[in-house]
Amino acid sequence: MLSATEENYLKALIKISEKNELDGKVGTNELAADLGVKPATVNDMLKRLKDKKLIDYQKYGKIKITSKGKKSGIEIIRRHRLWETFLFEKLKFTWDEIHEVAELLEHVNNPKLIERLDEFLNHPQFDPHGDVIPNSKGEIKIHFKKTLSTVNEGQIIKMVAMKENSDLLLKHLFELGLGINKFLKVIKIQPFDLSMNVLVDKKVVTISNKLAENIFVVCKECKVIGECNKKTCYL
Amino acid sequence: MLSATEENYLKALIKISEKNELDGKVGTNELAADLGVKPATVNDMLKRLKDKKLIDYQKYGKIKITSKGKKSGIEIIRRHRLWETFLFEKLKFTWDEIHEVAELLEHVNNPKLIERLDEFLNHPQFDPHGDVIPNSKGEIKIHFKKTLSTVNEGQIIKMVAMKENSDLLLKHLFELGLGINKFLKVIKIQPFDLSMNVLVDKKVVTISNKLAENIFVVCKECKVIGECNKKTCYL
DNA sequence: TATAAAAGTTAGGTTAATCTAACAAAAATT
DNA sequence: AATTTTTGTTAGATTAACCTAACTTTTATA
Repeated sequence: MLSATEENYLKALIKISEKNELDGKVGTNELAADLGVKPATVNDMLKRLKDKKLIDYQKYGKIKITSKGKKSGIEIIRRHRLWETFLFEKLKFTWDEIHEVAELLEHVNNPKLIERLDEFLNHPQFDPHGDVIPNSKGEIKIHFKKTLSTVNEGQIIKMVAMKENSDLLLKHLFELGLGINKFLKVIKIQPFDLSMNVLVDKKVVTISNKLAENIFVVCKECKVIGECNKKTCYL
Repeated sequence: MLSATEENYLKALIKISEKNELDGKVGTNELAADLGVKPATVNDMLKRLKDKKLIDYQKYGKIKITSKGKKSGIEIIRRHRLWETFLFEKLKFTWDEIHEVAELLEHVNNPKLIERLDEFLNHPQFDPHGDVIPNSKGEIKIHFKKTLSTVNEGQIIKMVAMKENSDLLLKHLFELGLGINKFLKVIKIQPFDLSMNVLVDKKVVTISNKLAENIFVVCKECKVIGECNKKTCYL
């Protein structure tokens, strides 16, 4: 059993080690800065995490999360993203509000709760920020996503993710009526600047090429993304 | 801001002081037994709760919750019962599973979350066990409830609560297809034993007088229970 | 390469929440 | 009223999660 604090350390380790492209190893100060605590505090915790075999680590060395640690950490990320989806889709929270509340809910540890929530939300594959939700086995697939800018006129696709998560992008998408899991039809592409006229919820909006490059899409029939074998699929 | 532990102490105090009909005062050992900790632990906490003006208390005296403490405690009870309703109605948990999970969720402290959840559930007035859900102002109304056994033939009413919460009763109700917020029509009352034929969800079931005495009902038009002024209302 | 800067560690302290063991006060019973 | 039982308190420990201040190791740079 992990404490909420330990869970946060694992989450932070996964996040930082994904950024550190080189070897995925993390330093004490780096972790401390991310978690908003002092390096001395992190040092204490590292000993505990090592005892629990959640990290590989020795004095003055770098921190590397173990596969056991990663499994736990991904479970927390799964909870976080499912709660974000719930808050956004069911409770009508906005993009900028969901993270903070999900940070609290993610530490409620009850496996049945999470499986039922997943079912209730209809097994979403992406959270409202466009990040992949790991499945119940902890698998994160889907690295081969296509952007809207590569879609041809006349085609219908489903928006599944965004390249970045900036407030500016989110706000822009919201104003256009775009969002995760929405279906879009490309009506026309302007040859001059590659901007698109796109049908979404019975309304036609114009999307610049720059914006279209930030929107990930899949074919409209895709149910389990990454396992679609339709000839028409864009993946 | 209260810790989860402090919240549990307040909840326990409200629960026990409702039982202690005399004066609503509670003893150290009584509290300790209820919370599953040692009296010495409770004694420590009493000092903290007193400092925070959540209880009235002095050495060797009895513990009395203050109105400030009661307000906080009722808020926790509200959260607990709303989450139970969510788990039961939306996530299809069973009666005997919801309490344990709600014990965890109730400590997630975010006012907007609770208000949105309340809205999403359509402002329920009773949880799946038939206990009243305090409103957002912390008010608990409704003490004047009528049992099904007092309803006449031909009338349509809404089930709102149960007299007790035993597993046996809950299971029996479930098997008959009865439950909180269901509409019932009394088709016929047998003069011999006062058993009833009742229409629920297009099915007619037979309800013994003993069972009918355990089911609380209100008039079918009742929206805000306790404020209904219809002539036809049973309240 | 010597040294300054950055990164990491240790020692010792705090607070919340728990415990055990010993003690004190209040209540019940003989 | 005296004594036993129940109830409540205190003192002293423990653990997790944090801190500060002082120290050490590693890394970078002059």
